[in-house]
Amino acid sequence: MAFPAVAEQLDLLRKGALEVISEEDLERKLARSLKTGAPLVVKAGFDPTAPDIHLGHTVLIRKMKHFQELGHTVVFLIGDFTGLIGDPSGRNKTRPPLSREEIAANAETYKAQIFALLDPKRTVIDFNSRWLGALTPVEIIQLASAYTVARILERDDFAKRYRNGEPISVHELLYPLMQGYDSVALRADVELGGSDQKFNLLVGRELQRSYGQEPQVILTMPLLEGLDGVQKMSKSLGNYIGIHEPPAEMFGKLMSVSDGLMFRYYELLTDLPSREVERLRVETAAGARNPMDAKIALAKSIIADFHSPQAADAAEAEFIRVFRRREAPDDAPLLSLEADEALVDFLVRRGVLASRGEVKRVHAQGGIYLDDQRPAEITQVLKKGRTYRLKVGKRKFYRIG
RNA sequence: GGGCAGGUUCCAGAGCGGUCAAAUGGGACGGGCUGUAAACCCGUUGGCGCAAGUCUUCGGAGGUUCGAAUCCUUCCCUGCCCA
Repeated sequence: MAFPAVAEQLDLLRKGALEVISEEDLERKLARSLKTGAPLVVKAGFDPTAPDIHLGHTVLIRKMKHFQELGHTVVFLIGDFTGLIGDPSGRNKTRPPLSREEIAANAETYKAQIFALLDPKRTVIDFNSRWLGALTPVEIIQLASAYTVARILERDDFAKRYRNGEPISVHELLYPLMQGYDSVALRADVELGGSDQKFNLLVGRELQRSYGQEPQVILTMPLLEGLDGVQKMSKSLGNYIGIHEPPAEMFGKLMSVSDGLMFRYYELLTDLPSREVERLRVETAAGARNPMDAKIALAKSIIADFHSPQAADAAEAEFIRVFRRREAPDDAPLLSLEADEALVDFLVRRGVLASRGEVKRVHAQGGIYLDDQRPAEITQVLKKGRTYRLKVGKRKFYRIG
């Protein structure tokens, strides 16, 4: 496999990255691999719990993809052993061990999701229980002797908790060491992680040195902001886009993102070279380009990654029809009507709105449209056998009939 | 084991015997503006009821009182300090 020139590789690899420690080391490693023809071993660790990947997770996976496209070997490491500890940053308690079957099942789920971006044939999937589970007590003590308490306590969240007198269990101290040992076991050249992983990644570097290996380069990626543009994307905050969401849904969510966030997404969620992203930003700011067009292109690019280019086109067409021309989408869910029923009762019974009180409220504020009209009374009776178009708020469309 | 501070509506956080379905902020929802932008502005934010009203809610269970989120008893939970 022929590798592109070092400068070219660096350019792509740096895109969106928060920090590369150190750039010189990376350059040296790339140059050597170019010379010897040996790909770099690039590692990224993932939680073993059942994955439901959203765009936030894909930032890291995309960076793996970049390495992979340049011909390097990426290792998708499932932390089934470290998962027993739980990353201290989450203040997790020790988790019950997952069974073999659960781990295997989760791995399969991961595959189904990450191969949207990564090449299945060239992705190594590994489990750290393979070597961590095999460590003898003596070896664990040796590992533990390679690092000091003071250094472990440098880690930001440990420092904070220690200062505040919050509990830190001894096993939590082992987490960074275990993760670091993964790099030793894999002889990793590069480890990727979110910015919150910086400390752990650095420990890997140190440990490799203690074990007589060349230290890995660490590359951290920022945490992706969610749709609100402020907090990190997460399922629990509800500001996320899952990679298996229907194309139309993704399109709608992406279009509602602020312009500033759009460029951020361009940087972290597309393969467009940084220089091109910058150009887009400049042209948009100068008024030479309509921000909405750039946003449409972004949405299509992301949908094409996780669905298909055809799905992206369809989502765009649908979007334009529904929102620009204000027509109802043709895939609006159908709510069947079994008998004549008052509008209020129908909405509550079908769960469109939570309670009669809510129906009254939304109606009073003009948020209910029946056949494009705001009905005068919510007690209006829907006739069985007829069909209606229903819209609640700006986005919820239904067909009744 | 001892001392202290707390547990309030989606979240944070006021209230500390009636005027409390409970301030304020955030979030969410609806409307306006628009590029379905963002920002901004307006409104709504326990259930039932057209409404007057009524029912359920302030960690759990009892109790005092005409009346409790507010007082008492007890139980459960959380955090801090000391050992």
